[in-house]
Amino acid sequence: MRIVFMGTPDFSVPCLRALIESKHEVVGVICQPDKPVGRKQILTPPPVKTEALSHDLRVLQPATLRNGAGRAILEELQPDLVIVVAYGKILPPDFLSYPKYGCVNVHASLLPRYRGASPIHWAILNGDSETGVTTMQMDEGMDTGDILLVKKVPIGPDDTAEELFETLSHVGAAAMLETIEAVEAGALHPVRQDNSKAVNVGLLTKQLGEIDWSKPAQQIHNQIRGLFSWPGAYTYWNGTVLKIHKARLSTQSCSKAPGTVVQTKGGLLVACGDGRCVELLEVQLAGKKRLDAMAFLNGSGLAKDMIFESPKQ
RNA sequence: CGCGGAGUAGAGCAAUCCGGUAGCUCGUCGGGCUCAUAACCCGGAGGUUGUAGGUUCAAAUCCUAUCUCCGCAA
Repeated sequence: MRIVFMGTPDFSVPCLRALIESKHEVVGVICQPDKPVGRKQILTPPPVKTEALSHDLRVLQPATLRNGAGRAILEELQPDLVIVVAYGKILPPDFLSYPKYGCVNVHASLLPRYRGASPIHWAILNGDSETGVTTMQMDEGMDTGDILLVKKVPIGPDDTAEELFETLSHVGAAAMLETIEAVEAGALHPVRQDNSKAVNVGLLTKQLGEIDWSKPAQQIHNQIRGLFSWPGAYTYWNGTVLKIHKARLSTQSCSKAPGTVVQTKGGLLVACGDGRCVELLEVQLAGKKRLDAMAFLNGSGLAKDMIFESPKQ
């Protein structure tokens, strides 16, 4: 089959790779334009572009697909099918309807739960024990298309968004290949999404990382691992920001005020709102390097009974 | 030229303003103690202070250049 691949970030790369290695012909790759990135604001190509170019594929980076611009590209490339994996923009109707088999999207959640921008993170933030990948026949809505195939993945109690991201990107590639096979064989059984169970999630913001220690320990732990490694959870100490990269739930309980450092030897424990504790494993002070908790304690001056500030107090 | 912080023993920090033999916590090695510990006691090793120049009797410290790392913003 002649396939056009659309995607932009790291998540899309395993799918593109799988497509390249398959028997199908990748006739074009569409991704977002290069963007300035990092401290120096260097114009950087998205990961998908880099991967595509290393295989001598044709790469297109249109600023918009609207007003017939997207359709014109398809008319030139003549794909039978378009695969979309975290492309980053809404596809207009005249684009969706052009390919013989339409457009198929690979989405990193169990739809209709977590339609939108950051499904992986939200699954952890909400403390779900299961997520997965859904492929769907795209329609005009945001992740509202009919479901083609679902692959479930369990979420471990300490899994981080980063780890889950990696896992799902590969599960996504497998789901994609299976879906294409089914498209070819005409063996699809599209299932309509139950809109009453839909959950929409938006882009992540830094603000989400601010820890409110009066919340239950489990919830704080979910926040820390769900936002790792970006944008990351943080608290305030000594007038500056302390990022918390990794933590785990402690079995210890205590009655100290939320945010209090209750133990510094043999583990850095902080009291939470429900009387349970979170053990900080990896932290980073503003302007400093990322450190494991023990190294941080050696030189920081952080001591027992000091308090991490919660917002709005 | 977006704003800012930092490079000192294996790790994290102090000493830098006001130049004068580099100190602390941890780890490590040796010994001791304990039913026991990420526990305690005693002792030791480990540094051309990121790099290159300059000023000075003397530079981690002052001046100039350069490399690297990081927080914010985007």
